[in-house]
Amino acid sequence: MDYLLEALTKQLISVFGSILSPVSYKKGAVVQEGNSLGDSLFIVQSGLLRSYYFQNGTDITAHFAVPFGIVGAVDSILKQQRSIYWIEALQCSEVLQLYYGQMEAFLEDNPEYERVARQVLQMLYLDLVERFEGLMFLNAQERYMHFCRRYPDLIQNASLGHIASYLGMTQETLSRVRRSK
Amino acid sequence: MDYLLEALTKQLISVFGSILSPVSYKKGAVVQEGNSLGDSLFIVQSGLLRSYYFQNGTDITAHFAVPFGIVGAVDSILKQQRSIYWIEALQCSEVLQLYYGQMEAFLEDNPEYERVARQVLQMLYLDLVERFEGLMFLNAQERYMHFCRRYPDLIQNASLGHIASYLGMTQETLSRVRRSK
DNA sequence: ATGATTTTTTGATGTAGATCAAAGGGAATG
DNA sequence: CATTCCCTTTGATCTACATCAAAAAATCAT
Repeated sequence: MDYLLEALTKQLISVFGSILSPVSYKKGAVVQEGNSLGDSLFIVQSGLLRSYYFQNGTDITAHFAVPFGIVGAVDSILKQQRSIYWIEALQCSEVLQLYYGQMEAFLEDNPEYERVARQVLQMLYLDLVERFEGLMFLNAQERYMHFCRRYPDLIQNASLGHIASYLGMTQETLSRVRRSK
Repeated sequence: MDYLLEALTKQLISVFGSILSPVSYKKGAVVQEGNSLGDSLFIVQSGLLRSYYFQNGTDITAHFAVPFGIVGAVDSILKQQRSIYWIEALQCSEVLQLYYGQMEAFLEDNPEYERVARQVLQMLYLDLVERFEGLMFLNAQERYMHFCRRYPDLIQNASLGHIASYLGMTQETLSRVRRSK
């Protein structure tokens, strides 16, 4: 499943190469402000990014993006609204920025590449199904173990609080889960 | 949001009209067996369908489909595996069957319609985001109230157990939620 | 109808994880 | 080196919901 992601991302890069701009962010940099029209997707080449939003004042991690991953204000792009998501670099990172407007225009001219865009969306969808089922059926410990298998590199680079909110539990709970195993 | 769904479905019907087959199911009929290669999507014209799967022997409703809705074994279609989903008619229903293979072939020849397919997927995605956030942030009562607003017709036609599993709670809990308000 | 399933309700009890509160530990700042 | 700030851990308590069990109500079949 994960090498599938890699293959898809490479395809994405080769297809949209002409409209991708490489950008670097320092650790801690804000890549995209929330409450704005998030008009870009970011394809991660190195480093680590995180998207997050605020729910009753608390910071909730929506997504982590490691190399070959993609992050963006999907809500804004799909719904044409201001985005609730913020995006930040947790580590010094290199990304390829893909302006959504440019992508749409490009696809208008080259509909044969719509398929790639659709596949990216499919991947996002399947990813979300997995997380949904995790929330439905797995307890805190199981979700964390699953996460560790899925994002082994992330354990050292993301903070406890970020991971906890991503997994839908408090940081106290995650701390206890970690100790117990 | 819901008239958007309606518009999109109508577009889907007009685009893929030539490869859609109308089918009727009686109440209780199995539309698609689980553990098979789910090769179709169903566009609901009247009635009510449900997709479900088994998690440790218990029947979990994955999705309800009302008129203008779409239901199918998405996992199988996207992953090319046998599907875990069963689909049944909860009421006497009329649907338009769309064979996925035919759709792919059609899109191969008419890539300008890929966009519609992508939009359907986007809708599924946004739907799932909403359910995910419901599970994350809302309690049983809030999820049920949300559900009632979203699917007002469904309350009388789907059983307590079906709705409860869809919402990620036990039927006992849903029963108590109902009484309390 | 009458009995037999199936579905829903109600009650009693148990538990995972939230919440509240405070104490340690590290890393950065002057 | 001391101080501040942030992150993580630990403990005590509380609560929403699951689980188990059984009664009540509704639906179905003979």
